Amino acid sequence: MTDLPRAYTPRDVEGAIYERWLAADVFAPDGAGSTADPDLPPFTIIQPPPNVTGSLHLGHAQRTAVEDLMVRHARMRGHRALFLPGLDHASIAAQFVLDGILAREGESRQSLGRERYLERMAAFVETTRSVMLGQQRRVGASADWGRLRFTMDGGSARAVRVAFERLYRADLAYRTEALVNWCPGCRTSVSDLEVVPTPETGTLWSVRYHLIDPASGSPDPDATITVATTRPETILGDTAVAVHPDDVRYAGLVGRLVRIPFVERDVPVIAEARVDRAFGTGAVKITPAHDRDDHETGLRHGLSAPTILADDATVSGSGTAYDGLDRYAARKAILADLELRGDLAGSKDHEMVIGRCQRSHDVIEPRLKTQWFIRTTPLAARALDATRSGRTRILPERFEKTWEHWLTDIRDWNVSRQLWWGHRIPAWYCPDGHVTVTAAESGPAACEVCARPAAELRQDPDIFDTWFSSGLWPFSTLGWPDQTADLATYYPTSVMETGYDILFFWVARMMMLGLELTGTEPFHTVYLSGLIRDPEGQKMSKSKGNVVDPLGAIDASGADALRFAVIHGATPGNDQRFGATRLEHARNFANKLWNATRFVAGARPLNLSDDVERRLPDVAHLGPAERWLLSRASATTVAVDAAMADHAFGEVTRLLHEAIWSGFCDWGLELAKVRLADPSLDDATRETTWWTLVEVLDTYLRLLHPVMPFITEALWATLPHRASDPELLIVARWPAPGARDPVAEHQVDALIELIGGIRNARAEAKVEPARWLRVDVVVPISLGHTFEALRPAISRLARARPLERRLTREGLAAAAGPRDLAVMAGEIQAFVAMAPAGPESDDDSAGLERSRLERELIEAEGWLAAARDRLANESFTSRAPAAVVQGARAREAELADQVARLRDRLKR
RNA sequence: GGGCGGCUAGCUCAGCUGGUUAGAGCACUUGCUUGACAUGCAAGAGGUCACUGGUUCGAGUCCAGUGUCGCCCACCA
Repeated sequence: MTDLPRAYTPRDVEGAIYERWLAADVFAPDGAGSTADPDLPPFTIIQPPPNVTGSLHLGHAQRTAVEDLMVRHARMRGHRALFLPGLDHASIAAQFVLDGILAREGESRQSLGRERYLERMAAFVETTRSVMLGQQRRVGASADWGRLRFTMDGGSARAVRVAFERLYRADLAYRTEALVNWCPGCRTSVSDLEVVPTPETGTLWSVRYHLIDPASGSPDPDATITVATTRPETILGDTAVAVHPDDVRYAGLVGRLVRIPFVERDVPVIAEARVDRAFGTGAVKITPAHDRDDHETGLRHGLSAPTILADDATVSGSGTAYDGLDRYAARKAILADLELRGDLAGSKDHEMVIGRCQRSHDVIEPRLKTQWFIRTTPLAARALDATRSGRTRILPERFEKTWEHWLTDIRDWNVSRQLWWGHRIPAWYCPDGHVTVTAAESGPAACEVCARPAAELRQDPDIFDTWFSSGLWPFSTLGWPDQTADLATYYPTSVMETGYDILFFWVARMMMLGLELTGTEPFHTVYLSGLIRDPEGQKMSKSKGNVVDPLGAIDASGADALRFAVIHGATPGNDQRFGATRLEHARNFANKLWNATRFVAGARPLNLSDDVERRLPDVAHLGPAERWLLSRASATTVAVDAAMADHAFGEVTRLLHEAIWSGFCDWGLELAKVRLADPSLDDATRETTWWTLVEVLDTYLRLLHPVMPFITEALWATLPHRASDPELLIVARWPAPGARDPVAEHQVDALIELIGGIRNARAEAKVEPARWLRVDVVVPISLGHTFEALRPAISRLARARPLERRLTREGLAAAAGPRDLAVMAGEIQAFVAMAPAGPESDDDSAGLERSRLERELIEAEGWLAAARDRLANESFTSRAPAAVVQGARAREAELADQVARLRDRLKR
């Protein structure tokens, strides 16, 4: 046992403890300090790798806390618990951040070139990496740092190549020209998920296209068809005008040609059922290369699809004077020119939804590009099967509906990115256009179609979407594609904990790729955390400036407090607001626990040496308060186990907060103080009381350890240990619930109620708190023994002296003075003797008691009436379960008794 | 246009498969330097559980609908 400093200073506690864990090698399931039972199944959490783009925010801290909680719990239960940490290279996000840094230096991606840019990135990532790993340690992550992985390390690179080649060979990866979401700011395509639909007020312009006179072959100056568009610059790419086949207004025009201005191209008017006759003019310009619907229409009608925008979203290749202009400058110029020609028929404000880049917020341009895609439909079917069959469970369950919906109508996944920071696509093209895909690190030896030598092949310049390597994470981290021992032991993993906001981005992809590549679902349970919001309910974001740095919170209140705070408020899938008061509450709780332990350690009976080995409380000397404490601890253990099994971690903290603060500290310690100081008791009895406190506190420290690992570890070190205990709490055993003692629980609860009643009466009568008052009580025979055992404690806690017990109510009433205050506490009745005072305060105290008792009587009568009504209802007594009816009868009897006593008292 | 979620004390939230008097923290009121803790102790006040209907002996809890706030998905120029 070691002595505790008087004041709780988290910083001193936490740093030293983490070092001890590291030194003891307890984080790795196969570490030297592990106490795992090899016969139990392993428990695996692969950490969702945070982006290496900077530093951790509060959301990361929360998620790390939840993951670490599960891992520590499993570890204490004896499982080989693996918490595998990692970092994500975050391709586009990292490039976005680095590009910002470069811009401030007057450089850019283009000015550096690919090679120097990647060197620069490697240096940047090196700095953020150490910051982030340090933050994880501060939070207390009991991660196996020896197994740390990075999505850009060699193992991941190989996994990516092998995975892609396998998908390619299985015809699940293919290359084609298709319409993709192009971000001009990031200069890359992005997946559908990265396009944020943004409501905006735009303009809907009406433009007249001139029909071609079939006779002359020239545009007819008077015959026009008016189309509506929100993007006039796309006129340059138009290859048709579509109308609804049943639209009588245009029935005669289908099949005729119209002249597209500026490009002076003659294109057909086509009939297309998807056209909404009620929208705009009912005639739609068709731009197959720059609109998803139009592209499909183009394919159906065999239209050409000229691309008129370059990578930077300037107009290009239209063969007009607009080439080289930015898309919006071109729009302006085109509108002005249409106006000049007299073909701008009108314009009006238009509420619309524009796709913007999640990263750069640029307006996304749909463009035709040749890209790699993952065929998702067959993969999604397997993922759906995994959840439908229950092999993988999503928590909270309601997200399964969202999951179903998304995977059911899934579109193929565009996985190539025109970026540099990431895994290069292992595809090579020969001059004849043949494709060779290989997982070999050195690339192919020759074209797999025409056998041209490698020297003539050119590798695809593109890289993979960052989520492709993330999608392999649960198994690439364990050694896949090799059949490693880790893979065999720890895969499939136990729980995937992550935010619901990346259910599709990440969880779905891991599931699809995992099932395809490993043949098994990558995790049994998906636990979706809610998001942390600021006190106003706003999403935390750097741009809003409302992010809370977890290190600041840890410096101020400790990692234990931060962990308690974020777990306390957590319900799976529900967001939580995080503010300073939440953190303060948690810090206060830690402080309370610290002081309670300090008291217990300091209350050790003198005849026990300070290195005494742990003993169980001696059953022969247990008093009711000790039995009550032990029983409560058992009840708490059972409840905590149930909550843990439900993944209801917020409930775990609530249970422990209640048990420790209200149960153990407020009553357990207060009752024990009296016994520990009672000279009339023998040593064995006092020791038993102390050992009870140690036993119960030990249980609570174990139960709380997964939530607040540092302080519990530090406090546990000050308690006597069993010979079978390890050095450190982190690898000690999770408590098994002991026997309950319902009699002791009920009886001590009754006496606690009595103390509360007396205190209440004193407070209402405005008695000085320090004053001792004579109290007479009558307790039922069944409670007599317990009352006697706790009499000294009741006396002290209620400041009742002398505390006399009367045998009957009549005796009690006879002993009571005329001004004494009656207290009704369940089956116990008491009189608090008011000392004689001046005549004017006489009436006061009598009046106070009267009004208090009258209030109680009115309440009791109300409840009694309700109880009787219920029992009078024949359908209740016949239909409700017997236990409920019996409970109601007991309640009625109790209330009737209480009402009678109150009336009796009020008669005087 | 579909789907999901929140609506419980002044504020932030618990409330499991329906069962006696709906809880906690913060804030508030009144007292306390009580030999673990003022980061504390004691006592208190504060709620027609958004609304309407239904099921039931019994509804904060289940069902239907309404309102409101928020989120997700969705190819309408």
